[in-house]
Amino acid sequence: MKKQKISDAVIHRLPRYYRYLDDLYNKGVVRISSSSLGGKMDITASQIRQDLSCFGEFGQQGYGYNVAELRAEIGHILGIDGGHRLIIIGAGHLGHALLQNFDFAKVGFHVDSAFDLSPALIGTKIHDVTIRSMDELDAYVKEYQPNVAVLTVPQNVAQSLASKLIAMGIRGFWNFTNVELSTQEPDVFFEDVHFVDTLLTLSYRITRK
Amino acid sequence: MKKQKISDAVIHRLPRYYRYLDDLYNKGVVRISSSSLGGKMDITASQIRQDLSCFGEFGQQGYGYNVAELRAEIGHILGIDGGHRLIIIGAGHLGHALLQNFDFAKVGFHVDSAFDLSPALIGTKIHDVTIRSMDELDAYVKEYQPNVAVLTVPQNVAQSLASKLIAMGIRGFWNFTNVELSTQEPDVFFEDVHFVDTLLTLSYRITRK
DNA sequence: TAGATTGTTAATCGATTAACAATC
DNA sequence: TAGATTGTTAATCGATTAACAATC
Repeated sequence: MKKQKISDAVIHRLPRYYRYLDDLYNKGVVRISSSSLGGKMDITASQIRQDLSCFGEFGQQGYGYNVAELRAEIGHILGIDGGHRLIIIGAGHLGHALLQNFDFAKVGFHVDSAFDLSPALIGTKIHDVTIRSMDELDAYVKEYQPNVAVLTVPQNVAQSLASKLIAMGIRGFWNFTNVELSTQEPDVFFEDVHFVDTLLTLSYRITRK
Repeated sequence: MKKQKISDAVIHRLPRYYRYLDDLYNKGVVRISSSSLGGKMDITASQIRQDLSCFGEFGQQGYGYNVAELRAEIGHILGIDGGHRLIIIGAGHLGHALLQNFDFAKVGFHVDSAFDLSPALIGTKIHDVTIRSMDELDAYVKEYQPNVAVLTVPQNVAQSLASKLIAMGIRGFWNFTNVELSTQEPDVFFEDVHFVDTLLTLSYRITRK
């Protein structure tokens, strides 16, 4: 039975399900039961079945789940086939690292272009992505209408840049600036990556034994 | 009343409390009540008071909390004054980005050294941190005994490297490799940074409006 | 068919919120 | 003192786990 309101707890487990299923898929595993998947992921079989039941019925009694199928279903739920197009703003080391190591295509994102201020970078290509001047940003976004922006820019320009991009139609931000962004606009989403939070969690754990 | 078992939900909110308090502190704010902090953070005052009560009594009736004091207390809880010493393994773009942009000192970590295979990098310094050859890793760790390692290395070497480092006494891993690491050793902690999870969460949100 | 495993309902557990006496 | 706000207990809400009929 599909649920209308999906809790954050469930949403945050979906990418992890996807990673595990993708891994099984790549290993050629054909079927898996909730209990054996739960064993691998260190969660209960009940939780997996409950989570999945929010979105539909993907298994078969006595058999379990077809790995390829469930992987595709969860991918679909996550919007991997949504044809997202993104731009990367800031091609410093972090932007560079993402362009070079992160497999955007694998999770359904096409990297349209990257932008930077540095003359040394403008015009170069990283992994087939051209780095353009920030001066071209407005015209580019207006013409090509990407829907997601990755922000790896200095803190002091983050909010004004975001506001401008929202006005031009960007709907999602993968935000590495450590500034909490905001907008009046509905249906705009910010996903903040706070490196410091995970390091502090680690610090907490090693500190109290 | 101090609690013995702190839930993950509470632990994961602590770094965010710290960020907000640090921000207030830097702005010169002297005192704050749970309700006004809750307003800023978009959580209830009750939750803040409940969370803090796990660790002690830091406020004063009729006044609220002294910002500098509470910031210091939470920093202490998080182990910011634990004198952690870390090494960065892999000085590619991501390692480089961390060395260049991430303020380790601010959260109580001293970066002892970085290691890489690339001859072009070995011997150079980034932000006062010397990049050494991977050949020196063993001897270095044995001699200087850092307690945390940042892993920004290729997936295929991640687990064996981790096992080796654990055997030499490393107790915490800030793991950017997207490989889930494991060990038999108790009191070793892994904090995995899965970039893809946050991007997929963003994808989910922009996909269903 | 018999065994396995699902989807779902019910029970439990834990986390969040509300309320309030204590007190600065 | 009066008002504000804490720390904590109790109430509520939601998430996780257990149980089981349905069925492949």
